[in-house]
Amino acid sequence: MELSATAYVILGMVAREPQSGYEIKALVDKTTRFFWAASYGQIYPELRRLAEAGLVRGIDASRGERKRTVYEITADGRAALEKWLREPPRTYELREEGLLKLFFAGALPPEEAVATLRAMRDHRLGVAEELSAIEAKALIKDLRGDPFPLMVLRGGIEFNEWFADWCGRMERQLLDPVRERRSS
Amino acid sequence: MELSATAYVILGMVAREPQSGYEIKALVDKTTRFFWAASYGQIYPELRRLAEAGLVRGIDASRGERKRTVYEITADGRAALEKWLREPPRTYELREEGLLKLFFAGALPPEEAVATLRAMRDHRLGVAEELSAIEAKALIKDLRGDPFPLMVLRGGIEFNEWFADWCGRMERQLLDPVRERRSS
DNA sequence: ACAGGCATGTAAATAGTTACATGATTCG
DNA sequence: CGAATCATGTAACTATTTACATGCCTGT
Repeated sequence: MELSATAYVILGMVAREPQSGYEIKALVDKTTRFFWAASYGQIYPELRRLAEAGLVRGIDASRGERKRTVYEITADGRAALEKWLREPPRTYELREEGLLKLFFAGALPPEEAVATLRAMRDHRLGVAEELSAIEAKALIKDLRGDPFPLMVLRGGIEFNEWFADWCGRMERQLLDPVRERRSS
Repeated sequence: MELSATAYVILGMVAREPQSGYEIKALVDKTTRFFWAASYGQIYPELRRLAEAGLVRGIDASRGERKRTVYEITADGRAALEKWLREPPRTYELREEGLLKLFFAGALPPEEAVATLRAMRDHRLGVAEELSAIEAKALIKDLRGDPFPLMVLRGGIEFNEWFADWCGRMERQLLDPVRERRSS
């Protein structure tokens, strides 16, 4: 059975401990959203499909009158998750709209093309800062023995900083034709 | 009027010179596909919509019996493209399935988690090589005065190399607990 | 009382992929 | 002749976002 990457996000989240749909969404927004987001419109229908396929099991966890269902992973679900984790990644595409704009920046006058790079740089620095704020909070709690979430978060920070730096270098290259001639 | 990013890809491609749908697809596959891909199922319907909106104009360019339409950008189309190019980027998400697997790698025994990083590294080195092959070809022809396509391509190569290096560093960190303790 | 967070869900729209169908032309 | 490439397109499916509807519970 073919599962979407979003299905594996859900499976991975409930594999740690049982979660409600609402909690999964909150977790995704705090953790994987910078490289894989998910909306309620995906999470709830997907939870139902996973339950029908026997990969998760819904458990009533109502609090008083407020109805609530948490989902736990089944043995089959864990097997499916581990199988997926063992397959090599094959992502080719990054989906970076900034690079798209830069690719076509020749359609603008040169000063404005430089502004594109500057905007990309500012944006990436902003994201790096946002992620750093999350890191600070993440360090305080909830990392009993699993180094990977923090590793990925730090990778995200480093990536955004690297990208911002690249934008800065490209900006200088555009503004300094001598250096450009030398390096090409 | 709101246009999708894919619509701007098409607009940007025909802004250089008039292209048929088939040529646009071939161009995208040679250039933007590592950060923004497009399929025939998007390109042909989108060309029709853009023509209806007056942003491109179809011109019959049949060769003998073989029907063929090339699209050229209109003044309105150029204005829409430039307006979009001037807006700051806002991409937050990267969609990297490898990072997703790494995030959940704690569900596997430690040796296999290391294998995830190794697979990511190999994959990124492979993509860097593919892009380098394209770069070699791109250098030969077709870059009259527009530095941006090559800049973006080189950025893609650098990114994949940076990412591969990061994977290598993370792998060593996992294999060397002393260093890990020091850095956290 | 009311704001804010908890909780579940759906409808509609948009976006994007895959697979197929059709047929011409070119090159070996 | 057959394969590859040129060329256009659609149907069906899958993925994803956005906006909305509903209602409970907690703290001020």
